[in-house]
Amino acid sequence: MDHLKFHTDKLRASGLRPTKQRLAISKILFNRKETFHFTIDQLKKIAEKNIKKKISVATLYNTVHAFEKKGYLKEISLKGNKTFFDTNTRSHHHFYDEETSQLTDIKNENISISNLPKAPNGKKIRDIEVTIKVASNNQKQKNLV
Amino acid sequence: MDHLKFHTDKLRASGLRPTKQRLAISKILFNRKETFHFTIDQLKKIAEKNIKKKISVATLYNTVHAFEKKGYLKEISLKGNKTFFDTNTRSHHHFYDEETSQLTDIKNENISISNLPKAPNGKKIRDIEVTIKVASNNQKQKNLV
DNA sequence: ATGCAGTTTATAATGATTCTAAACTATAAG
DNA sequence: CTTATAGTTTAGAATCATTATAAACTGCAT
Repeated sequence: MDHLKFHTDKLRASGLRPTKQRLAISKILFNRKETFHFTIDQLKKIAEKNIKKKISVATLYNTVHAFEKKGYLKEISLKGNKTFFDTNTRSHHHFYDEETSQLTDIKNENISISNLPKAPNGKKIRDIEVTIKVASNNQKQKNLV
Repeated sequence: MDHLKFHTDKLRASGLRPTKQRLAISKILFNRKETFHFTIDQLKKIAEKNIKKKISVATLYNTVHAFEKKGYLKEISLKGNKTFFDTNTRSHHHFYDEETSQLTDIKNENISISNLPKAPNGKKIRDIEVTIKVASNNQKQKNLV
């Protein structure tokens, strides 16, 4: 039973009981080498296929938000109505294909940002998020000055 | 009647009849030197105060989407459930204060981005959007590498 | 085995946005 | 200036994502 102990321990260490649902979700999200980007309904489909049972949306929201609060997931800023989550919780950037809603990670060290203006009033910079929108080659490109 | 002709002409030139509602919205959005960032309900409050009458949300959505389609507005990528619009339709960046939902424009030329990785597969870069999250000085900062 | 706090669940509630089809209005033509 | 009509606005219903509720269920300590 693949790495069950890892997920059980991780949950327990976070003060979350290792229930069937949380274990299934934990495996889906964290048994990966690659970053995983998802919406709640995508996760729901995968989870229900894995455990071969219905899983309530409330449970998915509860669990995802619990993981987010524990720092295992973060929310991505995108336009549109659905919330996207990311298993990569480090500060990093994305390619975003609006045609397919496909996200690809870009490590912070693979983009250089310089000449930042200073933050407004008494505010401090907490994070920088770069989203590079991509599309098929036949699309118009914006003027990037 | 301030610049009425300007707004009337702009609407007609876009194939939109200059109705009372559209003129009110057009004035609110485009009679400004500074960029304006807003949500539908913020715009609704301002518009209703200006014309001293109720205005239907359907009309606001219709009009804002028509303006967006004509290239007079663009949608901003942010997390959260509400859609933000921006009267600055050029490619540019933002400071974003998550505490107050306050957005501040940053011109493209005021941020230097270099060393971009190349876009995935057969895709081409269409736009780059940098969001710099700011907060009060007492908040924790993420590791920006 | 038992009890109970923590979980899950179906369902209702909420909030943003979109749809609908009836009433209204800008405007072109007479 | 009237009239006809296509384009608009509107209230309210419908939809979609998300959150709240409170009853049933389940890990786990005893």
